[in-house]
Amino acid sequence: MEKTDKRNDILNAAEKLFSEHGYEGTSTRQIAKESGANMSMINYYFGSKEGVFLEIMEDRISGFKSHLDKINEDQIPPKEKLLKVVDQYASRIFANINFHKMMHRELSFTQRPEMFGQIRDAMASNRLVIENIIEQGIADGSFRQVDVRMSIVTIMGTITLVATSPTKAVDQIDITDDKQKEILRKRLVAHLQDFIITHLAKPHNDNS
Amino acid sequence: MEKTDKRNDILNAAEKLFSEHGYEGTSTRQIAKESGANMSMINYYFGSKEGVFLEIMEDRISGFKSHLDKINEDQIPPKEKLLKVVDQYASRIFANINFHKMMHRELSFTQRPEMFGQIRDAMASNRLVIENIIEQGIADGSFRQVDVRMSIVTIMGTITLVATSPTKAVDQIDITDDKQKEILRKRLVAHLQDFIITHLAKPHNDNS
DNA sequence: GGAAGTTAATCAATCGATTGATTAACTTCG
DNA sequence: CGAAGTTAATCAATCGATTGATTAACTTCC
Repeated sequence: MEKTDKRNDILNAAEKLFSEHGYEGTSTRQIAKESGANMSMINYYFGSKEGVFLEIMEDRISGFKSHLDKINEDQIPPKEKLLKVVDQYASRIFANINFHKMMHRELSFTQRPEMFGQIRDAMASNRLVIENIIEQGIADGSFRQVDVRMSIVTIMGTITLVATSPTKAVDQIDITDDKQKEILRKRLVAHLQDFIITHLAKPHNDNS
Repeated sequence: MEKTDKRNDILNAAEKLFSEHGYEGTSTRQIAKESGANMSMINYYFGSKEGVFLEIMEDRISGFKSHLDKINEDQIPPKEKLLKVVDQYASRIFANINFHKMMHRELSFTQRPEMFGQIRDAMASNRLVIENIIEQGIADGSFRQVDVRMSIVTIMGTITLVATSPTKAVDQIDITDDKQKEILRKRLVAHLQDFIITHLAKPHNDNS
């Protein structure tokens, strides 16, 4: 143990710095200093600063996708499945808030040709998973005929705004404190489940 | 007319570039070239690059706040008032998508001491306007006892995600096309109003 | 087994380019 | 004249990237 894996040190330091100061706002010298590696190591392992960024993105996104796909395999009714997906989705993001902040920020740039193509595709496929669940619920009559895409935006937008908001944005909660973060996560999930039940789910119709 | 107001040219060019490439990703030379002004003009009028950024922020935010306050003066029931606020809020943001993108991106940085203090205060006061409306609705029994803060996050998060998403994020809509943008705006407002009615408003109870 | 050869990992030093900012000289105009 | 506006030239600092050299660990082959 105590094996200093410089490659991983660089990735971890870069993710932290990127999320705090942005991609452009972080210099390779900062990454080198924070990770304890020499500047050359960055180009040695990743080719360039952009290479570091893309490596972080690919690692996280592939892990995220396989996670979401596994949840989707369950054979349960759409409403229960959606409740479960939202819970897992929020938990996953809360466990990687720094990455999520960084991703959304850099993704909001209009220009940046090939840097984000694959990442957008990955997000689109994540969205598709949720979309299929909702459409299945509409088809079998358990969901109202809502605007599917907009409802997804609402779920994702709520999670994202809570996760990316600067410290203490929602009430006086300090998101850097693990205990308070967990309380906030539960509150967020409870709210989203309330949203799913009130906005998406049809009221029960008991006369058969 | 044709009076070349270099000061304003700089502000407009900077807002465009900041929203496209970020604050750190935009150089003063780019701003100078885009605005047709000499580099020194930036420091002459605004003191520094940061001065340009803060000037843009202050201009937009003060205008936004007075706008929201005026809507809030109306003496109408909470539900109608909230529907109106959401409509105006979304319209305002859609009319200034570039600024809104830029603001949210730069605001997501943890560090950056005094640069955003006043901006956070302004946003908090905007949030308070909506908060009061919802709490009034809960008090008079027209709204369910929802998680107020979270419901606000949902409204703002939905608008923000639609507005800041890269082109063609929602369906195949190209947000740079004014006609499609207006269609998207109406769809967003309709969805949010559906959210308010299903999630916030209590079903009518006709037995008196 | 052990010298010779090979590879990945690491380093300090430095590259040319670009950054935000400043200077000093020039022009415009009331 | 003199204040306000404008310009090209220049500043020190920092940027991302590359260089050649060095170290440590592993292979090869007699």
